[in-house]
Amino acid sequence: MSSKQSNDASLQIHDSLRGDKRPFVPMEKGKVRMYVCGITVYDYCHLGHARMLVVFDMIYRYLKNRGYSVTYVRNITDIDDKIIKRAQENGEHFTALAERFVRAMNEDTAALNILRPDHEPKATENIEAILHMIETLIDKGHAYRASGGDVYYSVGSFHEYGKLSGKQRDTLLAGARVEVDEDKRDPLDFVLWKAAKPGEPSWESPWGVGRPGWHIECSAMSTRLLGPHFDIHGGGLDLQFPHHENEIAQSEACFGEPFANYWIHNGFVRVNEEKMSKSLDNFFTIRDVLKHYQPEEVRFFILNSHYRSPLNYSDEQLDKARASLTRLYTALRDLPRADSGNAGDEFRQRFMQAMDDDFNTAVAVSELFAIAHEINRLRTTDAGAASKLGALLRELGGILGVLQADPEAYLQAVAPASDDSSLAAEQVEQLVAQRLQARQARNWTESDRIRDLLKAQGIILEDGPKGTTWRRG
RNA sequence: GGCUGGGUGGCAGAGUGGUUAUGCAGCGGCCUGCAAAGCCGUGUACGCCGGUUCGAUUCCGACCCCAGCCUCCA
Repeated sequence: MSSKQSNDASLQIHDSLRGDKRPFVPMEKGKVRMYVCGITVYDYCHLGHARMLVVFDMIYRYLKNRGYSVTYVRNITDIDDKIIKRAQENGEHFTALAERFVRAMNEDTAALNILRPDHEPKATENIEAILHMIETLIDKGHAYRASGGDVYYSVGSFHEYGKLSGKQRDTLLAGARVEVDEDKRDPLDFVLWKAAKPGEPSWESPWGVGRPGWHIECSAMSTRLLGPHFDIHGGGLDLQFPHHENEIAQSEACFGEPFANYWIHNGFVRVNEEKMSKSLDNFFTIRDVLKHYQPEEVRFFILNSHYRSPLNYSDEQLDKARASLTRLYTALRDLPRADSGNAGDEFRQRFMQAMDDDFNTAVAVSELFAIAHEINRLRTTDAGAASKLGALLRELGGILGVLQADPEAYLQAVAPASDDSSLAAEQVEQLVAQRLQARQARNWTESDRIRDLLKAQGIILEDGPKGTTWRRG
C-alpha cells in the first residue's frame, strides 16, 4: 500500500564503474532490467555465494516493493573447466554433475528464502546466441581465430578496456603474473571459444568443435534476455576483474552501445580477516552452516551489514544474528492480527530512506529494532497500536525477506541438524504443565528444579500474565 | 610494483564538520515467588602525525596497519 512509491529520483545506487553514488534512473520508466552473474555449478554453494544470492535478492525485492517492474536474470554456468574436471574425476557425465549441483543450489536458495529470478539461463542452452556473438566480434575485428582452434578476444581492439576495474593496459602487462600463451597475439587476450580436447563435451561451431569461454556466456545471455543495454549488472566483487571488464569489452564492441548503467558488486565474506575461498580451504558451505543455524539467521547476518562491506564469518556472529532475531520475534509474540494502516509511518519512512541510500540494510534493520521497541512499550497500554506496529514490523521485515515466520515457530525451532538429544516440543510442554502444578501449589523448589532441568537442555521458560511460554535459547 | 576498499566504544556494525545509530555483552533500577522477557537509566568510540576550521571521528596531506584485485573464484 503506502510502501509503493514511484519517486525515481530518491533511490541512490553506488555504481562501481563510475565510482559514485547517484540517483537511480531506469532506462524505461517503471521498469528495471537486472543481470547478475550466478553460480558455476561444480560444488555446493558456500557462504560467499550465499551473500551474493541474498544481497541481490534483497535488491530485487526492494526494487519491486518500490513499484518497479523488475526483470531479474541470474545465470547458471553449467559448462566450464572445473565442471569437466570434476566430472571426469567422478566418472560422471558433466551434465549429471551440473544438474546435481543445480538441485543443491535450489535447495539452498529456497532455505534462505531467496526468490527465483525471472530467468535462470544456462550456458549450455544458449550456445547459439554465444556463437552468433563471437561471429560478430570476429567480423568487426575484435576477435580472431588462433592456430590451435581457439578464438580469442583482442583486448587491444577495445580502447576503453580497464574502465571498470581502473586498470591500465600497460600496467596489466607489467604485472608479473600474466601468463603468455603461444596462441595469443597479446597476453591480455582472453578466450571466447575453446577447441575441444578428445573426450570433452563440445558443440559444433564455424571454428570446429569446442565450447564457450566463460566471459562470453554472460554477454550473450544478458543480451538475449535483456538486450545489449540494460540497467543493472551485479555480481561478487571478485568478478569485477577480469570477468565484468571482459563482458563490457565484448558487449560494447559487439553492439556499439553502453552495456550496463549501474554496476553493483557485493563485498566478500571473510574468515579470520581473509577472503573465504576454496584455495585457502577456509570456506563453509551453506548446508554446513544450516546444520547449526536457522536459515533466517544466516540471512539476517548477511543483511545486518552493508552489502559492499567485508563480512567476517564466525559462529559468534551467527549467534548474534540469532539473538537479534530472538528480540524481534519476541516483540511479535502474542500480537492480535491487524493491518498496519498508517501506524508508525515515521518508522516506515526512515526504513525506506535507508534502503533508498544505496540499500543501507544495516540502518534499515536498526529501524526494525526501533519498531520492536515501540511495540514492547505499547503492548500493555495500547494493544491495538502495538498490533498495528507488529503488522508494520512484519511488512518491512518482508522487504528484507525476514520476520515472516510464526514467532513461536522461530523461537521454539530446533536447529535442523542438532543432535537427537534435544527435547521434543511435547516433552517440553509436559514438563511445563508439571511445573504449573508445582507453581499453583507454591512449591517453588519443584518449580525451579524443572526450570533448571529445562535450562540445561537449552530451554528457557518465561512466566507471564498469560501463563508460561518457552523458547530455545 | 600498479590499482581498489578499509581502520569507529568489550564484540558486531551504521553514520556525521558542533547535538542518541542500532543489536549483543556489562552496570544500576522497575517488574517477578525467584527468574526470563520487557521497560527505565547508564559507556571519556572514532589507527598515528600534521594542516584547514571558532570547532574534525567526519575535510586535506604524510605515515602505519588490514583486506582485495592484477590468475579460476560470489
